[in-house]
Amino acid sequence: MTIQEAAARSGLSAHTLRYYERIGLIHSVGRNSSGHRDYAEADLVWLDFLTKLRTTGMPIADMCRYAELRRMGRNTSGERKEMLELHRERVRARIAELTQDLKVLDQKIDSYGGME
Amino acid sequence: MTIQEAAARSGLSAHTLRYYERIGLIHSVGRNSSGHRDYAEADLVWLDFLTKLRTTGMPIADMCRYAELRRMGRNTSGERKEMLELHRERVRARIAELTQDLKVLDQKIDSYGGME
DNA sequence: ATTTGACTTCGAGTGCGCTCTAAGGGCCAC
DNA sequence: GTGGCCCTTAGAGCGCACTCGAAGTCAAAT
Repeated sequence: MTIQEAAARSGLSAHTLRYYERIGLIHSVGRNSSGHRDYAEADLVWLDFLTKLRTTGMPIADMCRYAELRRMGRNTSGERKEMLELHRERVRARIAELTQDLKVLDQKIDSYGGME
Repeated sequence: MTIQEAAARSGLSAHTLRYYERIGLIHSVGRNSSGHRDYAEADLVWLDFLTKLRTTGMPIADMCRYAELRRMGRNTSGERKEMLELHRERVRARIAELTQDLKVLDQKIDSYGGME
């Protein structure tokens, strides 16, 4: 799969895909005979997961650490799980915060009274 | 109230308070006899609301627009309400997205199996 | 054969939201 | 009156996560 196809399917730009590879988030994407990137299905699955981490607010540096552990193999799964558990707590806290703020927003909107 | 007190009470830094004033987010903070800022209770209430908008992800530019409308008086309340309603939808969407992503995270963590 | 266009690397540039610095002023304690 | 500290303004600098540009390669289309 070309970088453009991978971009379309992952929702990231080709620029971002190259950037992610450069910083070590994506490891060893295949190259075809002319040196162009050739993405596999497994790369797409990994990209989807990375995207979930990003949209939930994990910093790139942490994602790099996670990617590094993943490359190091099976015996790092404990640490990886810990990272995800910690991140999950942050996401839960963020949802809680947003939910609280939403209430304030509702009140503020109500205070503007009924006007169409 | 001095800028340091206002910073402590609002949770923003003195630097950020000056910055917010410079870009028009906070209008006409009082000055004492030596030219130092002298915050009023009303400023704190406004800062708290601004902070809610920020933590819920409203861009600074939009906050400036809201602040501008507020300065323009009562007849802009319709537009202000619209802005908040639009923002509320974005916050709701964000909560929904995070909630979905949280499920994926839960599954991923489960897939690591029981390891303490 | 040459033009077109997408690809490559890698360093530089961008936008956002602060955050800090420089240069100077005012007030209080000693 | 002088040292220390906090304040002022205006502008520069920073960290993050991209995003773009330059220079060059390669393959298919005309």
